[in-house]
Amino acid sequence: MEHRIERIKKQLHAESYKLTPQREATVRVLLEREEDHLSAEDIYLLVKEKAPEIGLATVYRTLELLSELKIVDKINFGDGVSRYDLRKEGAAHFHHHLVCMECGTVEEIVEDLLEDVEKKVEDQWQFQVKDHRLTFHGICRHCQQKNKESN
Amino acid sequence: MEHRIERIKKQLHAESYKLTPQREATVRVLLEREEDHLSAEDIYLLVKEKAPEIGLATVYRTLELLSELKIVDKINFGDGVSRYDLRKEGAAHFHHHLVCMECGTVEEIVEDLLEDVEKKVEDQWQFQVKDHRLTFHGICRHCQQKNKESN
DNA sequence: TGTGTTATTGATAATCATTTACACTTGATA
DNA sequence: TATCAAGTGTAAATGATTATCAATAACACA
Repeated sequence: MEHRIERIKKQLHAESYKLTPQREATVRVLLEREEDHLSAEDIYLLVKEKAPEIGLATVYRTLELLSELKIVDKINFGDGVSRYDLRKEGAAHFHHHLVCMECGTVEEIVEDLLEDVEKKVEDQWQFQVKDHRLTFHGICRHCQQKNKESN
Repeated sequence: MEHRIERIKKQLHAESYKLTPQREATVRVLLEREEDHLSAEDIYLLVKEKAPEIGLATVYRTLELLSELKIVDKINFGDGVSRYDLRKEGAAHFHHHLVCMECGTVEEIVEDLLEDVEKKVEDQWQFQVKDHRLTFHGICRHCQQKNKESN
């Protein structure tokens, strides 16, 4: 945890930004709740527990900054809210998501499913891929089971 | 064009909705500007040219309805606006998008790149895939060329 | 032709996530 | 210490979308 924060601090400095206490508090929440797809509001409330004087706008500004620096991923599941995830270190890509259309849970796939596909896109469309977002919508294991039982 | 509208009309009837003049005007705009990723506002303005009395709320309602019936795809490129595309007939899936990070243009891929990947997801995660969204972010052919020339 | 019922509409206001404006702090540097 | 830019919190503004509601249209039936 502390190491990760130290590295983020350096990364910010490299771009001539500072890791202010407010920014650090936000990063700590993201670190504690990694992979939780928190909205800005969620993060704001969690940050407030530790540092009640912090403002929502600052959280938004921090998330925007971290997003630009590719430290967090800003993701969008189609409900009108952006969600933020700390990017796994060294991860060049978004992970993929399985969104259940019945219960709404979101599962992660960290494995890169798209190596071949990316290669194809680069070759066939001469499009230089920097990043991608892949979301599957469907029925999760759990809901499939439930449906089977209720029939 | 007329055939397509006729089929949409039937599809609406099957779900006990009517193809009102307002809805038809909206569908016609979508047909004329297929694959243009229009926002609700864009569509509203285009509909207004033909039928000035139509209201923005009605356009939203129509798009919502068409979206539920899977006649249009509601897509989201991460700017705070939903965009709407008439789904290609018989297309079971969203098409894929190449979003250029420099000039912002969006290119389509209609070919299904994910058959294998979907199969893997179904097997490995027992997740029953109904739909997916895949967006690549990177540099388009055109901007790659421009960058090369300016160096 | 009327009449009741229901869905649909347009205008408008409300909502809600996100941004912006602005006056105030802070922290580094001269 | 004085200065200056960067960063902050509060509050107001913005902009997309949704909800509300009275008016209208469509239709089924007397």
